[in-house]
Amino acid sequence: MDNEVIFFGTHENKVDRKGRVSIPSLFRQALAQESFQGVVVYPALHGLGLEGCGLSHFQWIGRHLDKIAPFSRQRERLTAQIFPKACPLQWDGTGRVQLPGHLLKSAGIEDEVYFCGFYRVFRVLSPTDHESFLNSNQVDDPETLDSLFDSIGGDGQ
Amino acid sequence: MDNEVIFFGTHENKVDRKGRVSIPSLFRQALAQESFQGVVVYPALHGLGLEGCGLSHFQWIGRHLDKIAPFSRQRERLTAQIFPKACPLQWDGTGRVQLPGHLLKSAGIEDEVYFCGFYRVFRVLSPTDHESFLNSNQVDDPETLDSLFDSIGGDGQ
DNA sequence: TAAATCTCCATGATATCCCATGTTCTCCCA
DNA sequence: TGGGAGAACATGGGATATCATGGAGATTTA
Repeated sequence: MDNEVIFFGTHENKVDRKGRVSIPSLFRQALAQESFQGVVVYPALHGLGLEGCGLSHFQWIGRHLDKIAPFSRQRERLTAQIFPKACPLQWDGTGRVQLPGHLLKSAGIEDEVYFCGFYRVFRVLSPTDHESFLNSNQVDDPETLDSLFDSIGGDGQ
Repeated sequence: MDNEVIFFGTHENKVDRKGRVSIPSLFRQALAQESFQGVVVYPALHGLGLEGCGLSHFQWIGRHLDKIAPFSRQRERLTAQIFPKACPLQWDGTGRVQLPGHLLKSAGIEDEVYFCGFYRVFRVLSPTDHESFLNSNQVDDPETLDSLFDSIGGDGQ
């Protein structure tokens, strides 16, 4: 699939006094073919900061919820984790969105953010969270790394 | 398969003041039929320097990630190893890309690099890393070499 | 009416494009 | 087999476009 949405790289951007922040150009390019020209942002499910993605991937997350029994407690709790705090944010002519105050606050973001590409989603992190993120995911031990990759397995391509 | 992407050989190129470097012509030829006319580069998962490949091979890596439960910690760690530091780099009319500063730095590359074909991927190494790379993979002992090749097995071809 | 939001424009930094140059490699013919 | 013409390639520098960002003014909302 050529037009697959993948988020690459780490991008450091500023949040101005009005709460505006540029979505990295590379991320906007990845989402260029989406019908909704914007991102959906919500508190990261586990881990630090915020998470974001295109609308279609957010809908894909929703379809995972659809697999859970409709009136179960589990479904309610999962739904409550994501949807009440999620915001669809359409970018303006210069590629900026305005992050809502409650998201800025919950992620401890002030005037600087890191956008981290994370395959089908991206993370939005304050400088301090970004640093702990790097540390917590750093795998220095070759054996641990191997076992991580072994868990994927090969299929001969 | 004729249009299989395989990277051959070792190519020594210069990095100019702007961080630009020519992708070896042979590598570009290998990727000629890809829809994305460029490479994806990221720190080598184990070993020295950087690793690169075409977009479709990178997507193939992604599809392995897709097999892991979507919100699991394991998937998060694997994703964190690759994507925040990966860059899709489209080459220009003369076949050059601009290597981002953080990749140059993490690989200790200054003004000279070695591109090493490595089957479906390639390595990008500083001169010193290239030398240790050669040494560390050198197998002088015939028995070790034999057992390496024995591990491949045959398919009757 | 005040506050918040949105649109538009200006600016500096950065990355990209375009053309020029020297070198190497390939091809062709003697 | 050797030499010369031409093409392909790697590389340098200047011009141009893009991007992130700040601020002014218009519009909307409470």
